[in-house]
Order: sequence, then structure tokens, then C-alpha cells
Amino acid sequence: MDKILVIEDDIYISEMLCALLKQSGYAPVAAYSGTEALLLLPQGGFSLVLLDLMLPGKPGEEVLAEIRARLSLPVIVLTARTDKETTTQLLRSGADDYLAKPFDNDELLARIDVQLRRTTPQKTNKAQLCHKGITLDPDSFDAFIGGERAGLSKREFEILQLMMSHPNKVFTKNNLYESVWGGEFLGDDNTINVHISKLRGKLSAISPDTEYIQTVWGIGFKMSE
Amino acid sequence: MDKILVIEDDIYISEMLCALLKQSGYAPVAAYSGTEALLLLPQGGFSLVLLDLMLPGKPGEEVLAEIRARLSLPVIVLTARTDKETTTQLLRSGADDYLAKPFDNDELLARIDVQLRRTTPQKTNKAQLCHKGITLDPDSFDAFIGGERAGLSKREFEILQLMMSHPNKVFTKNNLYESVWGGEFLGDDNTINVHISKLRGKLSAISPDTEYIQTVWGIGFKMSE
DNA sequence: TATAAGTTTAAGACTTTTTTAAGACTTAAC
DNA sequence: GTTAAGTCTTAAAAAAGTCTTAAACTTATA
Repeated sequence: MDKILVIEDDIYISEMLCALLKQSGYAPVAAYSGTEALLLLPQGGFSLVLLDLMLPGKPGEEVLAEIRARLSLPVIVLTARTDKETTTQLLRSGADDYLAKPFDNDELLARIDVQLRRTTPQKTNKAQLCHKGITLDPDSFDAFIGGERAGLSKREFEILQLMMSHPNKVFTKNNLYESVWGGEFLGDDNTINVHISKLRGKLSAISPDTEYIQTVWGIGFKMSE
Repeated sequence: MDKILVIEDDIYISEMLCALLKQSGYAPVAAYSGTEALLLLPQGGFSLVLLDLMLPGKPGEEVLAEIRARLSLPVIVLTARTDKETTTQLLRSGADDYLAKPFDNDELLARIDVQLRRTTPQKTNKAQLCHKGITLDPDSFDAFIGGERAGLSKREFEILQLMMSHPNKVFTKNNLYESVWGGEFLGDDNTINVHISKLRGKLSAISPDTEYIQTVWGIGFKMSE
């Protein structure tokens, strides 16, 4: 159950929020000032922060900055001010979203969902990698181009998967070796070159005129753009 | 540079969006229908999707669902409808954020920032060097001027990186040799001159009228101001 | 103008990558 | 446990790209 820190000085609103959250299956914790919130946060375990901007003592903006400086937690700001300057400034200074007061309960819940959806590590999400028409299928350990199976071996698949997960990065042989083989790389090894060559062969067997893997001379390999 | 897929059928709005994005340092790619977008997406490399809900052919909601089913990419929806039902429904069905039309440019940029901030994790690594319009990309070991790749070799990159890391310092040949080659400099060597010449050639191939590397007669080289 | 310093070019040396092929190793089936 | 099929590694030659050298040319300084 996700713990949500509700930073709101108005007791009436705070209770309303907490009730709404509890009813929706979250575990709300109320903080009635920014300083209190900053004391509670290090306790840990929070999945999200709801932050009212108008706070006694420390202004909400400062609280936001301190949360951001210390933790990586989604923060949704509640504010009465809806002018563009305020709201864009808020987003720029670290808020993940904001909601204008008075807000709609359903919308608040939806926005909380959105934030938690991304924070909570992908449960089912075997997001399959796609790049330049290559689709990777982690279930069959194989790659497809336009529906055609490439027939990769395990190492070939792992190399391609690694490279496609960061399509702009150049991977040194060292990188590749340590990630795919998991050991230390002893410079004078041609194994990776051979695997890259085979991989290219299988990819270009499907699509002969496309370059998929680029060599960066003296450095390594990367996915073509 | 982050690639953003702009799915918008109205050419006027699409161009406006692309111009705005380009100006802000993103690389926009326009798709004028949902089906086109779904063809472009497997090409990969996109960091974010801007999706207009009103689309010819396939409705935006379906496009959203298909994107969600296939990839894990932030999607910001642009919509004219602002009723609570529509918007919460949108967020629940996979949108990461939405913006009501007509939207404010700054707000759009701020929201894009928010989404990218979380998707692009620890961009903490080597902050890319910029100077006089040259951007160094340590991932691809190359330099860019206005988005154009220079195609540097390893040594050329290392020289430029060294010089750009202290743009006001004058580097003697000795300095350069010892830093880039790592050995002792034996005065009568022309190698560095040749490399500087090649480097200048590649930079001015992109931007012929700008001087990037200055000669300090009798001493060495430095970045131009 | 003479001289020292910097620039450019082109060719060959050198290094890195690609490809091929053969043998070693793994895996799965019998 | 043996066999068969496929995968991985090693080695070596060929190909491709980069670096260095040397020489001719240009520019700045005294």
C-alpha cells in the first residue's frame, strides 16, 4: 500500500484529502507545516507527496526545493494560483504535476495514479525495445524486422539488447564484454568482433540495405541513427 | 538531443509545435496521423510523444492505447476537451499528462521538461561540454554544431575535449601532446599541427565562417572567444 | 626581407576492424 | 553416456580507417 504524505495546513482540507486517499486504498500521512513534512520525510517509505503551496512558516516553494534536493519522489502541488508564471515556475523547480484548487477528486486520484504508475517499478512491463525497425522479443530471445525473425543466438541477442537499450551510446568492447560476458575484458580478444559480424549478417539477411550497427573507429560500436 | 514525436494533423499547429521544440533544443519529428505515428515509433529513438486527440483515421485514444501497449514512453496529450471525465479518463488510460488547447508555450515546454526529467535518469554523467555552438557528446565521441555531426576521430575528439574543458587556456603543443598522447613531447613533431588542421577542417565544413580554434603565435592553441 | 612558426597536402606506416574458417565447447535428445 | 546440432572462441589474413612523416607552402614577427 502506497504511503502518501499530505502537506496541508488547513485541517479541514487535510482531513478531506486523507479520507479520500484512504478510501482509494492509499495510506495518507498528514503534515501540517513544511517543517513537519521535512521531519517526517526522512522516516522514509513515502511513495508520493501532495504539497499545498500556502503553508505557515516555510513557504511551499522552499519545501519543494528541499524535498527535491534530498529525495527523488513525485510531488504534486496544490495551489490556488493558476497563472502561467506560477505554474510553469513550479514545474521547472521540481514539481511533477500541479492541481488548481478547488480540485476535482477524481482528477486528483487520476494524477496520483499517473505519478505512482511510473515510480512503481514496471510490474508487468516487459516493454519491448524497438529501434530502426528492429523489435526485440525478450520471451523468445530473438529480434524481428518487419515481422521476420532474425534467429539470434543468446549472446547476439544480449549484445543487441544492450545496445538498443541505449541507442545513442557508443559501447566499447570493454563495455560489451563486461555487460554481456560479465567478466573482465582482456584486450586482445576478437570474440566481440566476431559476434558483431555475425549479428550484422543476420540483420542484413532480412534487410540488406539498412545499416543497423555502426562502428566508431578506435572506440566501439553503436546503433545507427 | 531528445527526439520528440509530434502527432498532429493540423499542419499549422504541427509546424508551430515543431518550430517551438526545435528552438528549445529538441529534435521534433512530425506525424500527421495516428497510423503514421505508429509506423514511425518502431524506428525508435523517441524520448517523448505529443499527441493531439482529434486525429483523422484512428482516434487519438486508440493511438494512445497502442503506444502504451508497445512502448514505455511518456505521452503528453493535447486536447480541446477539458471536462473532468475526459481528462481523468485520459490519465487513467495511459497519458502521462495533458494540456488543454489553446496552450501556453512555456507551460508546454515546462511539462515536457518534467516528463523528460524523469525518463532520462541520472543524466548526471559527464555534463556535455558546450562552447561557441560546439557541443561535445561523450556518448558518441563526437562533436555537434547546430545538430550536425562533425565526424571526429578519436584523437581529434580528445584534443577538442581538452581544449573545450578550459576554453580560456592556451594549450602548448607540449600540453596537448602529454594530455592526449600521454607521452613526452619531442619538440620536432608536426603531428599536432596536422591534427589541429584536420579538426579545423571538420568544424568549418559545418560552419565555414566561424573560427573555433585560435592560433597563439609562438605558444600554442586555444578556443576562440 | 629574413627567419621562425604555423598550415596544408599526400603518401606510406600503422592500427583497428572485418571476415573466414576450423576446432572447442555446450546443450538437448536419444 | 553418446551423438548431433548448434554456439562460441581462436587464429590468421584481408580490408578499412587513422596517424605520422616529410616536404612545400603560407603567415607573423623582428
